Amino acid sequence: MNNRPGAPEKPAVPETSGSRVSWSEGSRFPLHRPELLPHLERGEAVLTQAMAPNAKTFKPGETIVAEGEPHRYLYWLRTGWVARVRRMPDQRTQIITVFLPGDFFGVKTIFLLRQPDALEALSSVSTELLDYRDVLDLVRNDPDISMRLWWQICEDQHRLHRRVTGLGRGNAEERIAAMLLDFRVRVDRAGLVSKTFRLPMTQQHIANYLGLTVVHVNRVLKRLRDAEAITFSKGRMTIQDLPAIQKIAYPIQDALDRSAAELDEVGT
Amino acid sequence: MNNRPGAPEKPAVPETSGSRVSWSEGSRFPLHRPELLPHLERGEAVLTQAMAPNAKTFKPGETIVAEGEPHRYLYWLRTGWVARVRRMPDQRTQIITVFLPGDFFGVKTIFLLRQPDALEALSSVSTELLDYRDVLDLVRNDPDISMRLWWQICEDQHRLHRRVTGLGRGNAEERIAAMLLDFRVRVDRAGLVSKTFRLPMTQQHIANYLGLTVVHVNRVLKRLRDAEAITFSKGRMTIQDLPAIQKIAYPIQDALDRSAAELDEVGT
DNA sequence: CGATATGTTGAGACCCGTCAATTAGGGTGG
DNA sequence: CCACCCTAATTGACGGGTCTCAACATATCG
Repeated sequence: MNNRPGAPEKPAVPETSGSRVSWSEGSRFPLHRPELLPHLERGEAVLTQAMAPNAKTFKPGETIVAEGEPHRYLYWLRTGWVARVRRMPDQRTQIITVFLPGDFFGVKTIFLLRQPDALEALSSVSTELLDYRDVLDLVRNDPDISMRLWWQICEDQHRLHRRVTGLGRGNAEERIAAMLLDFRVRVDRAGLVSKTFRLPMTQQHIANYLGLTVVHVNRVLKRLRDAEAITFSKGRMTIQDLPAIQKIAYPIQDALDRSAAELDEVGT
Repeated sequence: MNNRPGAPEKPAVPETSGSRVSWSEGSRFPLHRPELLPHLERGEAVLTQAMAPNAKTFKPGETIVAEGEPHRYLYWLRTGWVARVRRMPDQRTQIITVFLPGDFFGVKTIFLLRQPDALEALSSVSTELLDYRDVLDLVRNDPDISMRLWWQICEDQHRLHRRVTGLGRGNAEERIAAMLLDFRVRVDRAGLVSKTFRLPMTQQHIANYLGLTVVHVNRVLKRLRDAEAITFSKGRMTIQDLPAIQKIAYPIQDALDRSAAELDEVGT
């Protein structure tokens, strides 16, 4: 798995996964410097083309990279959800972040020999991967690829800033509402956002993600359901009363979240 | 402020700030892929040389970049502490992260027109800065510079992972102990870590950093002081009983934190 | 049709927040 | 050097949000 494609000439943008839209559409990355979009788009095209030969899939619950294990691959998530999980010596568990299709993960692999948290599949997952040394070669020869990965970490970082704010200052209801709105927008980056989306997390996962207990998550979800703000079953979540959820999440959201909320909405 | 130094030839590594040590020493960046260190070191040298002409200082409490304000500079922190602060509409405040001398901040500026949080000086601060377009030029022409900034975001991200874990799963005592150990190591990257260090944060700052209230921070600090684990006054913090603090913080630390704790220790 | 994981609900305890008052510290002008 | 001011630190009483423990219900799966 050490194919070194060199730095291909600017290719015609190849077909990416199913419903992905061009970055240039603007809907995918609001508030970013527009002059960089073509570079990012091309970087992604070249990089994913280099990754394409190396696919790997995982079953729900499966560990992709174990905690503390030396690893050397950059992953591109094609389908499914992936969690970055940190377990404390006394069994407390924190889901630090969740990756959705289209994300690159394991970018830090380039610098770090190993990391203190695991990467686990929340659902059936399909990925493409590339040895970090190949990534380094690509990055050194093609600034656009460097830029695309760089942008990925910046995006992750921005999300972490929101998480720190939510965990530090939000109550349970606010954290849950903000999480729902975040996933709602992210599950479909094509611009059309549905009231209903697949949420492949148990309430235990949600608790570990939000820094709460299962019991309390369940109570708050029940409260929201009794208020007819949401419904859910079998891994599907429906936001029935979007304004209500937005009102709850409002205080711990930032300008980007709120502008994302204005995306078109389509029926179930 | 749009000087474009181009991509200088590999310079002899210029003198960096006072007590900084070479990255190659190993003490500064444990657990990183060693083969990258020379590149990072050279990237930093070239980048900071390009920034040197543009210095700017700030007084304690002063806003460096206001929330939502379009900004265009990459900053290098020479002396002092800087906080990234997010204020919610109802006055709740979260300090997302703290930058210490040697850090670059505002790296995301390259991609984002504006950001939802402010950058504020916690103490007297001196910085050097560079227009993001100049940074882009440098990055495109010199992979080492790209790598150095990339590494900075990765380091920030790693820190944010710890913050999410601490805020999500740590109690007040654990958060405070982990914070003290983190700052203790970071204030002096030269490898020799003192029991006493300057901590230019009020208890209100600490509360905003840890997602607590001033009152509760004060109570926990008092408890630690009564237990003769720490002492503090006038912006100086002394860890009297390091093993006790380490024991408290242990559950929410990761392997990197714990290995950092093994650094040499010198007297006050 | 059991077996196991996941979801649901109640009772009580505890950590931390809120409100409010007081003390200490650092700076300034007289 | 003292009076004054303003911020930061400190302490108490009380309430509430979340956790713990425990039981039960429901869903999922071979």
